[in-house]
Amino acid sequence: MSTIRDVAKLAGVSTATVSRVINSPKTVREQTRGKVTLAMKTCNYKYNALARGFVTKKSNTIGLIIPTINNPVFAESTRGVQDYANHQKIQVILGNTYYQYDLEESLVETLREKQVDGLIITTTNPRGAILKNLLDEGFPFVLLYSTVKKGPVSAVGIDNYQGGYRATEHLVKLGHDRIGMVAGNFSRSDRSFHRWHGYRQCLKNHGIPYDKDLLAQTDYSLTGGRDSVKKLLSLQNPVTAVFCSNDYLALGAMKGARELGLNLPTDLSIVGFDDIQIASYVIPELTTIHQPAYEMGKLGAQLLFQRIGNQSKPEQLMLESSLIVRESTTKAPG
Amino acid sequence: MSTIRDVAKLAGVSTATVSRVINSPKTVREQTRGKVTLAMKTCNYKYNALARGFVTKKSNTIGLIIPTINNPVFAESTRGVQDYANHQKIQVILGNTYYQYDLEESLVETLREKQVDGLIITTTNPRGAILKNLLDEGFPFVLLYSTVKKGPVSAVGIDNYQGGYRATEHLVKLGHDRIGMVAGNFSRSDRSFHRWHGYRQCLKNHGIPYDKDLLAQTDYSLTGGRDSVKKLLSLQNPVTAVFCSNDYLALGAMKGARELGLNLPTDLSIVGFDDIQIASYVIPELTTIHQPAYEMGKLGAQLLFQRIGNQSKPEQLMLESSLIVRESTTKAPG
DNA sequence: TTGTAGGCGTTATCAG
DNA sequence: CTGATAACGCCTACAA
Repeated sequence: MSTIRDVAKLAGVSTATVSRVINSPKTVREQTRGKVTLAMKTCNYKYNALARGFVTKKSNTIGLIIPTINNPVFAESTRGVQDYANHQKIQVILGNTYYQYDLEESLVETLREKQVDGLIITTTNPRGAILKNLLDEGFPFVLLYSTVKKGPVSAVGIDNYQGGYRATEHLVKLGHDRIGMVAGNFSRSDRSFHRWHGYRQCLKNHGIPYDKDLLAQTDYSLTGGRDSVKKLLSLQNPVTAVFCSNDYLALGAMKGARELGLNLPTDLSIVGFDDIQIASYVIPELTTIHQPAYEMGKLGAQLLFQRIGNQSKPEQLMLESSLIVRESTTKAPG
Repeated sequence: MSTIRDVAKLAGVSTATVSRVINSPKTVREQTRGKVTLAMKTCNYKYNALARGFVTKKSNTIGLIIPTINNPVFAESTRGVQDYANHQKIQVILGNTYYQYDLEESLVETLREKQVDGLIITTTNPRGAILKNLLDEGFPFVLLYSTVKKGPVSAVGIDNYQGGYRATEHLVKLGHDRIGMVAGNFSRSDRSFHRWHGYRQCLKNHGIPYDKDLLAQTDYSLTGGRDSVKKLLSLQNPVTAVFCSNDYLALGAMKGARELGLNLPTDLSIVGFDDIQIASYVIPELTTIHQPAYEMGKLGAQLLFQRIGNQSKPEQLMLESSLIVRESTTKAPG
């Protein structure tokens, strides 16, 4: 593999000049540039970005840490950061935590060793030591799908409380009063927790007593959604509606309800969260809270680059979410 | 940021020794090791993997190039390679081609500049110059979702022809003879092309004349599937069944059919390809060709590492696919 | 506009 | 078992 030095020798110039035609071509005379370019061709020179990163202390690489790429909502935001990053000639290393704190921790460490210029994290715990360390050491990062609204960390997210509230309110207005919630484990996602708060407060505001048996916490999977809804449906006084803390769970819930022989939405109203693409492609089409995932990824990347570049102040971007009413919810029976 | 040198000074040893405790701890006396470990702690030493890669000429990073992370089947295989790679302390940089050859080309170049140790590619064109160059230069790579069955390149895939054949055969046996195909553009995926071949041959073997109007090529999207099926359904002599070259398209087709007021599966049988997770969560549950995506990713990574390590011969792994009959297909009407 | 030379953090080769 | 020291490929003052 030929280096800048081989090229320099072949072109009869110094390595500095070769470096210049690579990094700031206009600063070298056209004729010289021609010689160099030719020399690069003839010795099949391949630029070594690793070596560059080593000296400039910028790897032009960022790390993206998400729960799991299997959930389409994360695929979408991932695409957002990728598109934005690649556009600036930055590459992204992807890692899944599977909602596990220790995996998140080791990922952060490995990526930092790899000298990523910054990190975009959908964290399992906004108050954990991982983020605190990052902050203390002044390492650039931004939180995605964040619930934090202020403080010293950059973040982009939506108002999960509000989302949960709106989802529940929609159900209440439809006349439901046995409204369950299928939630991803609070200990592994505070988004889910905030959504539950919204759910609970909405119930309260409408004079519906909170029944803790109507909350099913589960892991973030299709099967989790399916099994949980079955639990809520086999109570002595079963639910007539459920709010699922994400669409993925909601899809599972649909299946669970069907397996119990229910008709959707007449026997059970379901509202999800995220508005993943297929939400409008299932039957019945899923009523859900829309979250601008692609945009979020893009903005997250943008925010990160700002922080990496100049020392812009940390800021929290709260994007708009909205209720999308489709077919999976209907009036309460009776 | 403290370096190996700071640690060495603090511990009163040479940099070589520090390097040793990092890379082969057992080769240094326990007492010395203790001193060094302590010193690392007190000066908050952070290992620089970039510098290491620079000298060892191994970045411990691989590139993974896929069409788009939005399609769940690619998310699944991506997870397969990630899991396998991370387990060996290798990171993966992800890039989307969006089925565009030129994007694939620039991705390959960028990733090589970044000194990835190898590449896993779901290519837009197995006969293009990109792969040829890689091959000529002896750069390690393996093809995923590959259609190539022999030759000098490592690859893992399934028999797409067979898959297409089986999907179609299932429909034929159900009594259908107006069987359409909604296919991803052949020019951007030869997998789709091979599946079409299977479809066509199956028709032929069963004495059903091939009608080119029943083939709709489209882009790989939900809307593409939806619009294409509408086209096939509004022919003077419309189809009673469609084979979609992937589940994503099939989901779109389901929606398209419904928008035309059809009942599924009675009015239209649909079979997909991939068996993405949600295929069994939609209504009607999708009949499809199962493809072991996670496994494929895992094996691809394994194959790549073998090639990077010792100079093992290139090999092609052909995995089993199978027809999964669910609810979206039924007997031909009449 | 171009060249010289030092250095980035780590590993590897040789001695000791 | 440990220490010196020369790379690795590139960038960047500083000089010319």
